[in-house]
Formats: sequence, structure tokens, C-alpha cells
Amino acid sequence: MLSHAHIWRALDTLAERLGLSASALARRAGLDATTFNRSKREAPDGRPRWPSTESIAKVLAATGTSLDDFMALMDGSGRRAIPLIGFAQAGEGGFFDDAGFPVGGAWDEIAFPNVGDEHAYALEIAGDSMLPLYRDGDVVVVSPAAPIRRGDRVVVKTREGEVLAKELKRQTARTVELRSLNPEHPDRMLQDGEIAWIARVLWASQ
Amino acid sequence: MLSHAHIWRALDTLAERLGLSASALARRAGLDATTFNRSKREAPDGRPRWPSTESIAKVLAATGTSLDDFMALMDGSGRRAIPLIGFAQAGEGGFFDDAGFPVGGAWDEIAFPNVGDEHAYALEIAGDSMLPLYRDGDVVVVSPAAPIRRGDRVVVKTREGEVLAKELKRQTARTVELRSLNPEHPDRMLQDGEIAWIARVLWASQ
DNA sequence: TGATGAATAGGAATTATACCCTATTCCCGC
DNA sequence: GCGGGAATAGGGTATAATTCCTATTCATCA
Repeated sequence: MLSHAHIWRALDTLAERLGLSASALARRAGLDATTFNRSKREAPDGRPRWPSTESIAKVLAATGTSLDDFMALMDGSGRRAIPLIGFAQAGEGGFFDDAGFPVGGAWDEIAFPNVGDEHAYALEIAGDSMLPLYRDGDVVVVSPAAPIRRGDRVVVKTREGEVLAKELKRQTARTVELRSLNPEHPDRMLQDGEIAWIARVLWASQ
Repeated sequence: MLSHAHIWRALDTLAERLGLSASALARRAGLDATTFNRSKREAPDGRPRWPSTESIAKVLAATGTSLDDFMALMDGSGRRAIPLIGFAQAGEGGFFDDAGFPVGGAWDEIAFPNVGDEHAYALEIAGDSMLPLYRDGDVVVVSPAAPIRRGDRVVVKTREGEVLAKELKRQTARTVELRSLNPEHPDRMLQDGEIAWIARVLWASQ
């Protein structure tokens, strides 16, 4: 919801709406004219660079823009449908990129507006292997960007294409220990190299 | 607008709603625990210091908070928040009307918009009696207006003032059978006259 | 009461962003 | 085509935010 791309798009859109260039907008806000240069939006090594909160505050003050207006420029609406697929399908190829972000057009959608991660997606549970926590038909909302700590419920995809929902038991430099949600299933230990990505479960439908 | 005080108040309020300290919120967002220290909010000479846009984005992503909700925390309007109380408090009088809708001003709030039911509310789980499904500190979002079917997780309030979270096992004209979430606890059967209201659990934080 | 862990204050080191400067491109009017 | 102004790319410097570290306070628990 608040991403590098969103912030810069909102600044560009605001400037355009006021009939200003990026440099003119910066100047009007009392900032250096090159602050919003496109060449300053990424570091030389490709890492994203963000405008500071204070710079944004100055722009809003200088242009008489409310925070609500600015937010509306980011992606139009606050409520958003997030992509949804079945848990079994997630193991097939073509639904995720290397970072575990959803890609491709084969996703269904579910209305769930309250997610801070624009790459969040939803998985529909199939089968009874994750009882008693998740039941057949439940929907879990997953954030690939959220940091993960011990005790979090997580979705793990292995390099072999297997998709697991587990609780993070222990994480070391080389290994990840996962506790099964269903106590009848054994716990699982994965080496770092075996894991394609791990994403945290934020919410679960009941 | 977007002021130094607003930003820090929003971060503090967000942390408070999630039951976190300033340092715990920073840690959850993958930042250094001292990033949001009060001692870091002003420079030694008194000039204001702002959290970076990137840090705010990380907080939103890590907590599943939308920008909408975050802004609501700034101006204090809370327009998209839903009411929240602790599970234990729900048994006391004064929080619900006869239909099971939340009433009164003693509710806290949590950012979780758009569940589709304007009377929806949230309960914070306390204790381990509902393990393994709900853990201490989890938040469940409850809809008193949602229709209830067999297998749904429900919150039931008895006329005696007891509040239970159970799974609906069977419902007949005169009785309601409830399965305990913790298998070590016995199931429960209630007569129609014993029940004040039943509400369905829609979502549970993970 | 003592031990433990979380939270916080405060200082030094690191890293990121804003500023300043220059070169180049683009647009527009002449 | 030419000149002037704005816009932008890119690099060095200054400044601000984050991280890292330590000391202290506070709450909790045995």
C-alpha cells in the first residue's frame, strides 16, 4: 500500500495535476530542484531511494494538498481486491516470481482491503492436512514482504515446488525448522538451499 | 496535514493498538529496536527528526495496516477502525446490546476496515484456553450480523454473562451444540433460552 | 529479594537522502 | 538555425536517519 513505486507515482501525478514538472514541484516546496529527479529514485546499484517523510510533508504544505488527496493519487482506492488461488495450485509453476510475489493473470480475486503489503495475496486451503488451524475452504492472507519471526505462521515454497503452511519454530543461518499445524504430522527441517521463499500469514478466515 | 507530531502519534497509536511497544513495533518491521525511541524524535538541538518514508512503509507492511488506516490514526478520526475489547471484558455488562451489537464508549479500536458488517467488532484473545487455534494476544474479527452455519467458529454469550468461543457443531430448533476449540475441554450444549446471542468469527490474526 | 528480559536514553558509526554544482538535453520563440 | 530557459543526469559534499553499542530503568517471575 505504501511502496516505492506508489510514492513516486503520487508525486509525479500531483505535479502533473498542478501543471508542474518534478523539479518545479520540488522548488515550490522549498527543496532543491533535483530532489525528485528520476535519476535520484534509485541508487547506482539499483536499490530504491525514497523521498523523506519531511520532503513529502513540505510538498503537501506548499501545494495545499491534504493527506487524503495525496493518498488517492497512489493507487486510486483504499479498498482493493487481492489475488487468490488455491493452495494446491500454488505449487504449480507460473503463479509466483522468484521473490514469492504473485505474478501472472490466472489469479482469482478476493476483497480484503486491509493489507499494508501491495504484494499480499490469498490462498484458499484445500483438504484437512492443516487441521485444526485451517480447514478446507478457509482463506489465509499472506504477505511475502512481512518480516518473519519465531512463532509466526508461514507459507513456505520449496525449490521442488512443494507449498507448506507451518509455524516457524526456529530459524538459523542455514536451516529453518517448521512446526506442523496438524500435530499428527511430523515437524520439518529445511536447509536454506531448499527454500524458494517464505511468506508470513497475516490473517485467516474463520 | 502531515506534521512531525502527526507522524509520531500515528506510529505510537498503531503500536498501542497492536499491543506493542515502540521498540517492538520497530523490531516487527525489521528495523532496529531503537529507531522509534522518543530520544530519536528530536535532534539534540531540538530540531524535529522524522522517520523515513521507507521505515513507515515497512511498518505498514509488517503490521498489515493500510495507508488509509494509518492516516486515520493521524487525525484521530478513526473512521475505518472497528471496536475492540479483551475477551474477558466481553463477559461484563455494558459492551453489547440485546442483539449482540457493540455499544458504549468503552471500546478500544483496531484498524480493520470493510468486513461488510458495520456492526463488526474485534476481540483480543487472552490466555491459552483456545489453543491451538487462538493464541494469547490474537485478535479475532467478529460479525454479529453474519449468518451462522454448522462448522463456523462462533462467539456465544449466555444469558448468565459467559462468553465462549467455540465451533458450531449442530443447531436445532431448541438447542445449540458447541465443540470446544481446545480438544482438552468438553463440548457444550446450550438450550435456546440460555443464549443471549451468537456471532460468527470472520477473521483471526496470525 | 534477586534474576531476567524488555524498553528506553544517549552516544558513535554507518548509511541514506538532500543539497550543490556542472554538463547535457529538450522545448520554445525568434 | 540560434539563443535562452527549464528540466534532467550524474557526481561530490553536507546533513539527517538508522544502526550499533552500552547503561539504565522498569516490570515480571521465581
